[in-house]
Amino acid sequence: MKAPSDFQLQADLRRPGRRVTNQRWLILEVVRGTDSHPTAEWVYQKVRRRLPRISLGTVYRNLKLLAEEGLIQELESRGFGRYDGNTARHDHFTCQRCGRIFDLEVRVDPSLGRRIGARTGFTITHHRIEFYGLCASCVLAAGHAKGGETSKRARHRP
Amino acid sequence: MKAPSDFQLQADLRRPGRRVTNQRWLILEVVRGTDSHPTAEWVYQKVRRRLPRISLGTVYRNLKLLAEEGLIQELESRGFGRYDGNTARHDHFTCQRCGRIFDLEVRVDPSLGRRIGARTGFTITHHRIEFYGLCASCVLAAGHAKGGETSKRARHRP
DNA sequence: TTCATATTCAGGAATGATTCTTATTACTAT
DNA sequence: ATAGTAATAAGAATCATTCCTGAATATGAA
Ligand SMILES: [Mn+2]
Ligand SMILES: [Mn+2]
Ligand SMILES: [Zn+2]
Ligand SMILES: [Zn+2]
Repeated sequence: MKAPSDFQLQADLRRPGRRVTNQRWLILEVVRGTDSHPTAEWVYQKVRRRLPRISLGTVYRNLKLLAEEGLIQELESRGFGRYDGNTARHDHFTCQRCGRIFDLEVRVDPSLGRRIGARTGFTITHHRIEFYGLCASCVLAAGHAKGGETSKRARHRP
Repeated sequence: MKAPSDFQLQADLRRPGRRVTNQRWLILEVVRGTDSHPTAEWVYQKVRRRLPRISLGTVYRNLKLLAEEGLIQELESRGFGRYDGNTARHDHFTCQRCGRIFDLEVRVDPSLGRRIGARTGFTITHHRIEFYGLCASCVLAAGHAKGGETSKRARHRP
């Protein structure tokens, strides 16, 4: 499973009745160019630097379209949507203090879906594992701030 | 891990500066009385039959409060929140055709969090596994409707 | 190249779930 | 009974997202 080349992406994106506009291409590049699992708003701000006239609606429309094409993936998160340029199967860790989402390097047993499917009667196509807790830097920060609510860092929202 | 008695729930709910109103109690009973992982709106409609003057805002406020007390749990779902009266650790299967969420009877290795935590440097407090695919009845229905988009059943939204 | 057509765009209005505000009501403890 | 606190109903406000419009633009055939 290797990263698709730009050429490959062009091919996936260029299909009858579908254009590759700068807006669309740039949005794809921005999402692929970060591992921060950004929100639509974050992508919008990033893309705006190069295409100042782009509208937020265009960002939303294209993020959805790119996810349907399978070129990016949409994460299941509470409140607002987040996107992931890494389409390889991988799991996530969410820090409950700073809100950041990290990719897990270690791979959890990929046959889990098949095993559970066989045992339950459900036809399982895929599964998702999310871990929650504190990231390394938040463990430190939480240690310092013993006894005070004051130093709770503002939550990230990439 | 056994179901808490009503007495125990009363104790958890009754703490300094916190009352047990009929609204609150009834909302808890409704969520505990179903395994359908209902939305706030569904709970509202159910509670309304017994307390016709209750407001939707009250339902939202109490669902959140009950989740904070640990008497119910809030699920991570896209678009709108769902609640679960079963606070025991268990996993879920979501049918992508009818939208229903089922409890998994089989328990997936509960030491997963500890194992991954040790390997990644994250301090993991808990994790969540969600399976996706088709439930038994939707597999049947999808089989019948070969070649036609027409018979897609309307999505449940308890 | 020119033309016809379909796609995409920007901008802004609309939607829908959730939270917030406020005046009123219901408990609880004295 | 009284005072003080917590919770409520009703509805306004918020926020992310989707939808709608008319204009702009890419594409492919002639
Ligand atoms: Mn990722
Ligand atoms: Mn459940
Ligand atoms: Zn953190
Ligand atoms: Zn189903």
